[in-house]
Amino acid sequence: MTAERETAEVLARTLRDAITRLNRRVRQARPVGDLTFSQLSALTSLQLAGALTPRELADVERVQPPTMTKIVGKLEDRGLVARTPHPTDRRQVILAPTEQGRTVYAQFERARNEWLAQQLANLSPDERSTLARAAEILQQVARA
Amino acid sequence: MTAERETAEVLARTLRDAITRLNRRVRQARPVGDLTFSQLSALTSLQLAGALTPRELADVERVQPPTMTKIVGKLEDRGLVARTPHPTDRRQVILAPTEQGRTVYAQFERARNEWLAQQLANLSPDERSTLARAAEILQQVARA
DNA sequence: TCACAGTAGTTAGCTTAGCTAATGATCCGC
DNA sequence: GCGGATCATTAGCTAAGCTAACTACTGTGA
Repeated sequence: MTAERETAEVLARTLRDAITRLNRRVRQARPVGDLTFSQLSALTSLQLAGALTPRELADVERVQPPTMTKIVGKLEDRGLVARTPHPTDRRQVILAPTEQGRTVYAQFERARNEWLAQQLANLSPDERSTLARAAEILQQVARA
Repeated sequence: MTAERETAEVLARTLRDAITRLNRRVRQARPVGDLTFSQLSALTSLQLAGALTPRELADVERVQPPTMTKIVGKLEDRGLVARTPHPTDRRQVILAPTEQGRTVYAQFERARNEWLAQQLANLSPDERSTLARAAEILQQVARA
């Protein structure tokens, strides 16, 4: 095993552990409202993309299609997402946030970030810039 | 709002997004074996700490006690964790990995990290050291 | 043109994870 | 030694995730 590979393995362990715990922490800070983490995440992806088919959304969220069916169903029940027929392919469906969806998203997003933002504000500028660079690298890795 | 606070909010959003996606990605790479992410995480905490009470383990894992009862129950069913009475307080229980638990942990841990380690090995040394520093900061934040 | 293979979405049925509320057992302070 | 805290568990719920199987539709090729 190369030294590089070994370093990568140690780092993988550390990083995974940190991410697991932080993820739980952020999840826990869920506001009293009723949108769950997965629902908010899906709504966010829709918001950012404008509109997606269920399959595309499932791919973006790295989830199997049936899972996304459920999540979207919940969002639809709440009137946050609307489905319209695909213009040419009648098998497909177009999902997009409703006006209400956009509003609710903004509110939750703010509440959602509050705890984490507070923690980050307490860090040094140097630490924050390290995290900013790390976030980009992680995005890239997750996309691979 | 201070500039610092604003920076923190943007960073929070980015970071949270990256972490969510990476977490799903790693979860997805779960080996065919039968230990789930939460189970492995709990086993890991026990391994690192040596022994903990259910309450302590729940705190470490940032989970409510009943949730930990279930997870520990599964690990116990598989003979990976054993419970012994607390020496002085009969309400409490001491949880520790069994010999088999330690073995299984090591195997899974290796398989678990494989995908992530591979990704990290492909990064530049500079990127890796950024992630290493970030991991420490995140650990600290998650602990807050 | 039409049979058939492939694709999109959903449904069904399962396990795991997480929560709160309530219980039972124990501890400890007064 | 009584009464309030604390530890663990049970019960009962919802959400998230999976695979397998189904329906509806598309598109291709004989």
